Amino acid sequence: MADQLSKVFAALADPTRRDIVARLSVADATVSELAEPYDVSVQAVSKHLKVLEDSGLVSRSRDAQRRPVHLEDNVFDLMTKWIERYQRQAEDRYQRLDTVLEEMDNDNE
Amino acid sequence: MADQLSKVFAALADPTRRDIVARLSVADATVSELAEPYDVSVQAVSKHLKVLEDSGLVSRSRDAQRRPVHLEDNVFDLMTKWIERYQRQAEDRYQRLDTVLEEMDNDNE
DNA sequence: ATTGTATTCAACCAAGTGGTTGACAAAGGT
DNA sequence: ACCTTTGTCAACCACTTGGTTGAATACAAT
Repeated sequence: MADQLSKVFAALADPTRRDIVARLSVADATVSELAEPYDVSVQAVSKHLKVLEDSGLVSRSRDAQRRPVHLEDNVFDLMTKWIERYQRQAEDRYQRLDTVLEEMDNDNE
Repeated sequence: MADQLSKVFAALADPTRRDIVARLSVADATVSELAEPYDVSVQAVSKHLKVLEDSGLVSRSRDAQRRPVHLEDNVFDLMTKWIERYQRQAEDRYQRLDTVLEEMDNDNE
């Protein structure tokens, strides 16, 4: 059992699952609705949804036989938080570099 | 051959690889330096680095026998761009909901 | 009660993953 | 020249993954 961050990244590593997420960001949908555009069995899509649910990216409720799928957008924060750290550090490095270059410049005067 | 976005997400789905990225964000490092803290063979780490390189997250140069590994932080933009779309849409939905609720409120007066 | 619709479960398969060990290559240090 | 350091390549293994088909479940509708 991997940590959630690993699961989220793994879930989004599949183009079909990313597309499902994209479509769910517009509106909730049922399994068969989601499966319709793809050239794979409904069962395959059901598996994809299990992966997405396992990662926390989607949740499912019940409406008669249907299992509407809902995007849990808050999970994205987990990723952006992780990613931002390294983007920020990259910026910090550039800033440090700028400072160094400035100091070098001042020394030359 | 998967698209780059798939490769980047897949690469970051592994905790060891995320940790390598974290350490590279501080400074470049050689393969053996990177391998040192983990309880796996140098070959295993070499494989991890190949995955990271394949995704574009790192690049390698040469310094005698050493192959310094460098983080290509610009690749993060690819992910954030993808993620932001859905975070933004989520915000849009909330705004639409707010508008609807406001209108309902006005109707009740 | 029977039939239809929506979804999941189970067993299977080919391909991929993360690890191992052993051999090899490439460059430096002595 | 020889040994050491640094790293990769190759073959192997257990496990996972994304797909399949067929059977089972859970409701709705007639």
